[in-house]
Amino acid sequence: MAISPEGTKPRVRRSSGRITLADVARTAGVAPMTASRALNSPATVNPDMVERVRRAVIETGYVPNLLAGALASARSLLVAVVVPSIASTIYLEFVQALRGALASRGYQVILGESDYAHQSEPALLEALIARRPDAIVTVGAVRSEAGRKRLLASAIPVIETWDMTVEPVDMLVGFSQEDVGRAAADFFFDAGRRSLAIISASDDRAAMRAQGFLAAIRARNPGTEVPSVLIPAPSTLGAGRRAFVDLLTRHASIDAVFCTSDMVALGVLTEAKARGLRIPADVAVMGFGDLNFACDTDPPLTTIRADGKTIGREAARLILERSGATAPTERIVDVGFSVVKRASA
Amino acid sequence: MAISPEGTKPRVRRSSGRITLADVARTAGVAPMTASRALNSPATVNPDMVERVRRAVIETGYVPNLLAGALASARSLLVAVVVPSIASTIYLEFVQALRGALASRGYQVILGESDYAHQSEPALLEALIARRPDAIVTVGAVRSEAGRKRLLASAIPVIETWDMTVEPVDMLVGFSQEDVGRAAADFFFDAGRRSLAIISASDDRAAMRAQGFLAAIRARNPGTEVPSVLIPAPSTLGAGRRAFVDLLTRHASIDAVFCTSDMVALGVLTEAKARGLRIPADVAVMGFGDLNFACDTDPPLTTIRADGKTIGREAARLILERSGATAPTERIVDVGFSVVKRASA
DNA sequence: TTGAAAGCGCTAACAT
DNA sequence: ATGTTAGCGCTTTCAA
Repeated sequence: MAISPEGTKPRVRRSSGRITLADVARTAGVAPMTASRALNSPATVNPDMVERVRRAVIETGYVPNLLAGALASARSLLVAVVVPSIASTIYLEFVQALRGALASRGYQVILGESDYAHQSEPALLEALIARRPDAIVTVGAVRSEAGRKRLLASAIPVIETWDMTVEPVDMLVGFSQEDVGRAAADFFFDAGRRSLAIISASDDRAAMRAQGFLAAIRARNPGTEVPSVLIPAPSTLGAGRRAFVDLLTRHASIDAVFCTSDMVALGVLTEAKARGLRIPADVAVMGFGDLNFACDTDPPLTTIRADGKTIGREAARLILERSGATAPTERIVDVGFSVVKRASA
Repeated sequence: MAISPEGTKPRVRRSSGRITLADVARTAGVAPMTASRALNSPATVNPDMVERVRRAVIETGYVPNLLAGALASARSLLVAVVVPSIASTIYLEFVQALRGALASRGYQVILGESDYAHQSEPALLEALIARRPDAIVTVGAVRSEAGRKRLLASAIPVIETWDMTVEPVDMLVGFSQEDVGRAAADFFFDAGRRSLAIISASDDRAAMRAQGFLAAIRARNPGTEVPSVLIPAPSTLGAGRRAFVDLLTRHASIDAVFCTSDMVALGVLTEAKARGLRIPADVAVMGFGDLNFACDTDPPLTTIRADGKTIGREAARLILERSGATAPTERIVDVGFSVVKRASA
């Protein structure tokens, strides 16, 4: 057996060879803890110590290891965000606003994708929990019982968004999807339309909007058959065109169409124009999302705006407040929505 | 000073109270190391040991702490992805494909946003490096010298994408943006168009496409003034409409417009239709991106397709191969692009 | 094949 | 205000 020069047992060495806080501390001539404080809470350290450490950081090219910091402090400064699909444009501004608001406070975002599939939800959540994020934000309610249990067991703050469920796992920022559908139907009725139809995507929240739409119609005219077409996610312009063709073929008399997404509504507009239908004279069209093209289509698209930016910012606010953890924070924020009346309806 | 019952000095306790691998090991009646192996490399452990550990995991509700695992093993299973803007639809499929391919191998994605700003690039990269990702993927070349230096110093594999720079920091997956512009110009010339114009977004890569477009025109007709409009990122339908109006006002004779983004091209189509211009008879229109609406516009949009999915998958492949690290992996992958001829040009 | 020891790089807690 | 000590929860390394 090898014996080291001093006669002691050989030690295992497996340092990564990279610059660590200890190196910075040595260079600055202070204790590692002082270096740590100089970087993380400079106010608690003598200014010229801070300066010496700062210089040492530059000299050594030190970049902190947040993995180690997170492990030691039990704060990862990581927030997991779960979207149904990265490719769905409707949540982009939401993710952007959320990420931006968090980044300014040192948090970073890790991305999960639920693929509109509920069965893999628990596995996805577990993979995210394994990173020990300081919060988990999901688009839509957590549906699976297993998923809810895991979240609860993890004790990580959870924010469900874009929805108004009866029993959130923890916190909630959103609006009632059913009310959106109701508002669309009411709008059409108020505008004198009587033969309403709907083109709905098949995801959870679009289905809820559709449900509200149908409920509002039936509340006025019980037993009405509402012409409707269901299209698979993701919502595309082409799907909207084809769905509208389908609708017109089966129900020639419709005078208003609610689309659960602006992209689909743009498809309807496109198809209408291609076949010489006048919008809104012949058919009124309403979308959902108020995507950035909605105000510039021809005619401009009447739509229902749910402010993703606000949802993102509010979610970030709740996370930050909860991390402060002084008083109990509010648990439910209803950001509402608004009907944006333009020329198409 | 407080003395503990046994007369020893009191110890500091700050366990999080959560279930750890040690708890699982105790429950299974094995050593922590055996539990670790049973979970991470079950092939090296006796099958019934694996079974006992598996049961203990379920019984205890254990969720591994990847923060700790990453620190100990110097593998974070994290990949940082930097996009110019989360809201820009053009990179969505790329991010989705990249994330998907990585997720299947246990990697997770952390999101950075460069905001089309180069000055904050080094700071952004440093924040990402602090997470010790196993790779950093950027959309576009890393421009700042400080950023390149930091990346090099970090020794983290880097993959620049959507570009073909002369000197990549490390690896590169993309295509020549200038060639895209050249291809657009050549396509128009071949179709007999002679008065070309361009509407270009102001981001780096759009500017390169524009440059290639102009270069190809000048190669044929030296000294030509090419009508052009520059629009700020992000590219929207409305910006396209207004730019086209601008173009028509100043140059009535143009017979072809290249747009550096499909969304802008859709704006041109919209404006053309609104003012009774025939596409492509009066003006040919070409976009870039082949976004999912391009095949369903009226008329269908001729565009240049750069396959984001392929770029994402190739980037993932390079990361995985590099992590295997047997033979030196290829450093540059040119995925090319293709002109998708539809009715608009 | 299994286990014991050591330590990844950092910070909380305590001591001065 | 600064330093010392003892881990955070895991895996590498080495020994059996």
